[in-house]
Amino acid sequence: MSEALSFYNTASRKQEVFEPRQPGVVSMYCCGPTVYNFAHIGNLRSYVFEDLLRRTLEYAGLSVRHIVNITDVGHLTSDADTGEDKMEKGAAREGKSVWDIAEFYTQAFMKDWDRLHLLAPTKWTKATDHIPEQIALVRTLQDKGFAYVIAGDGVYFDTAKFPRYPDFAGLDIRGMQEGARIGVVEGKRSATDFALWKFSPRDSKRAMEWDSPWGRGFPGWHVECSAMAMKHLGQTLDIHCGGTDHIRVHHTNEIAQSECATGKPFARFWIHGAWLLEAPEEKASPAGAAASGGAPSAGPTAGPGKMSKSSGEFVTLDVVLKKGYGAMDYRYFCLTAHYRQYLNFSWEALDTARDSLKSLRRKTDPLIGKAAPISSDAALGWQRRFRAAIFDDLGFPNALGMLNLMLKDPDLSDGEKAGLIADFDRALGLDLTVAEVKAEKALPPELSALLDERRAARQRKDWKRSDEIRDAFKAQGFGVKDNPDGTAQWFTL
RNA sequence: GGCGACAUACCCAAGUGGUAAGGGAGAGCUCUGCAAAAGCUUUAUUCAGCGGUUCGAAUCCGCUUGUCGCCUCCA
Repeated sequence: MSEALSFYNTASRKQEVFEPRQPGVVSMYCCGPTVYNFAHIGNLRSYVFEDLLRRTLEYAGLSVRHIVNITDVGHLTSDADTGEDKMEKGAAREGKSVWDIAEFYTQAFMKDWDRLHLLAPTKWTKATDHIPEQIALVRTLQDKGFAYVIAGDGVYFDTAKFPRYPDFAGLDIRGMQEGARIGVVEGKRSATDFALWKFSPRDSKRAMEWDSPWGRGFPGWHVECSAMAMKHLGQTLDIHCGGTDHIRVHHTNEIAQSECATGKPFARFWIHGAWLLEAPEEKASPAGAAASGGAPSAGPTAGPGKMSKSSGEFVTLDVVLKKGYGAMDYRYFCLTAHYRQYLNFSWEALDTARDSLKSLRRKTDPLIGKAAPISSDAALGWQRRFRAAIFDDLGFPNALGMLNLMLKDPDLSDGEKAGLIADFDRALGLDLTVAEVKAEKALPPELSALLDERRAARQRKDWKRSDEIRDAFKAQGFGVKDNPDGTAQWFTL
């Protein structure tokens, strides 16, 4: 196809034309979750964005080697390399071993992944399966003189040896208030230096620790991604993605350690997804249980804020599902905003997405199975516009507009519309070519009997009785609609 | 304190120099005993405010206001 793919590259702060280094094959690494708790829908937004990127690349005819990591080793809760270990904290909270915690939340994460129709990565990589690679990377950095040891603490990366260190994130190191909110690690040469390997404390045994040339300990937070990405995708990746919050610290550090180790650029494109913001009133809905009594702590004037896991209360996909929304409703919701734009989450907004998807499906469902080749000028034109939209930095909200307009085009046959729906859905991933399996409530027998009575009433034009019965249905959460031929249908409201 | 992002109709949200996509909701019409569903029509002389550049600005520049974020961990 003629249209070029182009994406906004965080590294250059510009949109650039994308072409894989190796023709036809894209290497893509996505920072995955630390599995110490459920993912909330804000986390999930990032994976939906990455899925859209992956699908767009494939839509463009490229094959994608897609690696997503599972961070199943605890890091410290602070980048100053102090504080508690999130995994151990999670284990203590639930009275389980860290390994059980990791397994449990990994499974939960993958379940969400599938429910959202995210394409399975080429490979999931676990941090604990790559300890030797991480040690080797730290070793290389030490051999090349980029690391130093702080006795009793760990091996640190010397950011002063990498002059380009602040460039990626546009850091103003002087302006940063070192230690303003976190403790300063004694012995660090620069505030930005970070741990590559941490030594286990002498007085207590950690649940996860490994032998290394420096003694027993555990890897620093950033090495795992560099080690795994390079092992599976080579020293220079085509695309590395994650949430925007990774830019400053995590990705900056990944670049430093990777490029110092190999002498080569680590990733050609850095693509970051924006956050899902949460309206203050939504924060009162804790995961799992229904909100009870807890008034939002934010004042009435507070605006939406970032959804945060550490606050303890957050909305998970399970909560969304339990409230009666479908996973595709949430996926559609993500599709309505550009990935680099904040998206405000509210139940009202999710309602809108659900209604939109519903009415979209009302148009697409009758066309399921009727797909014909896309060959007319009109059909090709829509396809071209759709491609142009998503190839232009993943313009999915725009593409959704194309879909709607296309469905209204009188110059298109149903077959062509069906063909275009199937074509677009390869990128959208909404499963529009498959009939929706709706978990409808079963109709209670007493209502079923009333349906017959209503039919009789309608035949003798007893509109009063007919309407009474319809009200009875409504009272129990069911709707009734009459067909022109005299029959009636019920549906869940 | 330092750095940055955002501000488009009732709501969500595209558009990034050429005269405001799309969706939801609402309204009107058709259909209907009435509804529902569906179809059609309709909803911003205007893009937070104020200046500037330009033949032309929602789009670029400056200032102001408001909101959010980063500078611990976080998608």
